[in-house]
Amino acid sequence: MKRPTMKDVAQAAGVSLMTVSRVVSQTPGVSPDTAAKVEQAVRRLGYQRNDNARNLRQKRLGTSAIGLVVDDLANPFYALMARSIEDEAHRRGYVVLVGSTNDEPRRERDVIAAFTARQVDGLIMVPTIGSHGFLRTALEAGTQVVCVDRPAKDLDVDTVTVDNRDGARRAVTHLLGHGHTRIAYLGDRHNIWTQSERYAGYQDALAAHGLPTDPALVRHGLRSPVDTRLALAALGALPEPPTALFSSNDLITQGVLDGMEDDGGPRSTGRPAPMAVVGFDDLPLAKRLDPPLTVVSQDPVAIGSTAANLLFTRIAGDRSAPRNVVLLTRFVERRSGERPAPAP
Amino acid sequence: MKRPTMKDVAQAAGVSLMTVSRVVSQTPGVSPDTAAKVEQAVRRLGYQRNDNARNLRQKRLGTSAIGLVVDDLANPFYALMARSIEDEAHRRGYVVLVGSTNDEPRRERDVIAAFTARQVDGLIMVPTIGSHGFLRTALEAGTQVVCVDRPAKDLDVDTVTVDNRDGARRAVTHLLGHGHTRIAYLGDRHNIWTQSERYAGYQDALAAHGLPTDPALVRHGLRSPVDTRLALAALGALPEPPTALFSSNDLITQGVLDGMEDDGGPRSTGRPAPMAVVGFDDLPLAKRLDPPLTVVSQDPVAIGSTAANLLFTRIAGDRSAPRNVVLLTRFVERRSGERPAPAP
DNA sequence: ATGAAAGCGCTAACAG
DNA sequence: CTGTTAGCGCTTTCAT
Repeated sequence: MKRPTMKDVAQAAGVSLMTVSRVVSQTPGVSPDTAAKVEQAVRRLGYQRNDNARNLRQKRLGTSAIGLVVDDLANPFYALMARSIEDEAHRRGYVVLVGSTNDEPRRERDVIAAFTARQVDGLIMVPTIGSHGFLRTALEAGTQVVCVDRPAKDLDVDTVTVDNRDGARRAVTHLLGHGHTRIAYLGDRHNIWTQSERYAGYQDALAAHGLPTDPALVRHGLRSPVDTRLALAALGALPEPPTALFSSNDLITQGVLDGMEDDGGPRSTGRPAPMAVVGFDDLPLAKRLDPPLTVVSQDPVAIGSTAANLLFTRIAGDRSAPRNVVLLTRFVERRSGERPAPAP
Repeated sequence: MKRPTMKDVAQAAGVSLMTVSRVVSQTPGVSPDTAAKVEQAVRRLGYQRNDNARNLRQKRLGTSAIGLVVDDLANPFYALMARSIEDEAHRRGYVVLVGSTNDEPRRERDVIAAFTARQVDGLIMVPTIGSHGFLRTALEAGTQVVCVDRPAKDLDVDTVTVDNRDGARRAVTHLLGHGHTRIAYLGDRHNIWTQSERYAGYQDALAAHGLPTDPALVRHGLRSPVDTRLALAALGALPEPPTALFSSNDLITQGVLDGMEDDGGPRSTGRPAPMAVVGFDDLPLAKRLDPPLTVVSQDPVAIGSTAANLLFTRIAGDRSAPRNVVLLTRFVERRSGERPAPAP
């Protein structure tokens, strides 16, 4: 009923505990005969080594566990990233502990504390806006850390991000190229790094065309589809409504699409949407929409594997200066950005 | 540079190691004065308790870790489920180890072995088609197990599934109700439990309308969008092609939508799809398609939290007979299933 | 090739 | 209230 230990196996096989240890951990120096005896006892008792106890004693190899801390594991972007990290970890014989912060610094701290208390060898994290001073101890103790998706302001560690600003700039430039001059910006909280970067890209593009940023056309802090629909309605009620729109993440894009449907009244399905739109982040059925949705897309799998590789290099002993890897976005031109600006 | 231990803290605070243990683990029976001294030393050294060592000694409370083993963490369905399980775990102070099996029994075994070797208190798993005898040992040792999404044939444990058969039946009945008699079935490998259940539901519906199952209209084993497009093309080339189609999972539905676009030639965007279709699993933008996609939807969040609750009840000591929870699907009627059957 | 002893970091069970 | 002794399950080190 109880979990057998090496002692039990030793007794069953008529050898010393140490011999069992050698066999179970594949250490050379055991005669084939005794090894066979031990292996049989192992099978008979259904013995499995307790790796926690093992790691306690033998800290040379660490715990072969890493922690992954993301905003929200249910977000397809992070889910893809997580899978790719998990694959890399699995290949190397590591397990991964996973936790969502929900963008709450408090929860982030709890999750990370729970992970480091279990002696993870490394941490891949999507940092919240909070402070990360509490990580200094872990860092000094040798826990390797890599930030993904956004940098942690107060943490000098390897970081993997994409060029959000450039991506947004290209998106808005595309809209500009189709004659739009009143382009709305719909974004999540501005204090999220990716969002402020994308907003900067939006402004870059306007400025490059000699256009000012009209505060009436920019809406930050959209956290849900509902927020977005409200913002959209407000935009539509403006004396001079925008003719195009840049949406700063997938959730907002969803809200935009839903909101536009409302404008059409009953049976508006299939009617052209009233504005040109380009969104940050691709959506699974984007190309099947009417019109097909033009987006700036990131590659979460590449981001994840890059981060994992950095982390495992660190775990393997690399102590060089922190690296900052910036991946590029891909501009996927479909048709939703091509709707021409109406004549003035 | 090294990680401080209780011994270090004890020395720094001028007390015994045991006193530190009491303070750190909030055990009553320490004078406020000494507690303060200890706490200060803890802060000064940046001490954090090693929970692995702790769990080794104090096994009364287990390790407060559970394992989650899914097919593919990147699949939005499992990602949502994982998040919901993680939330339940977090609420209770548990961490979660996560692993994808990729539907390979070999990898499933590896992942589970790695988890049990680390003494997880419980396991929530989406079982592969493989055998699960290797779990017997863990079960006897007291590891609690809950199956999700599909049952493990050779494992008598709590299981949470949805009524796949009923869901499929309703979907196909809907198609039948619109006059279709040649309804195709597109599914993944038939030996996956959910798939055979859905196929059974498809047959149920046909039988209830006195219709035979035409083998030419059923395609199993579709593992990718490419497979699906091929199957779709073959179906279209039939002497008597189907007029409607039931797709047995979200991936296949994607392939179907893409495949239909091809049929239309260049610039077919927005053209009505040639067949009525209903799919199992909802898709994020399903309602924005033209026509909006009718689906059978499951609630991964509910599935996850149900499984988590079962697991934690077991971990808390419940030893009653294994439960089998079957959740219902929701039929989301939009328009893609309403395309009428053409006159003969 | 095998085993005995010590100890990883912590807590249970007793002392004082 | 505080400290001492043992020992969780395993590996290291050193004998034999």
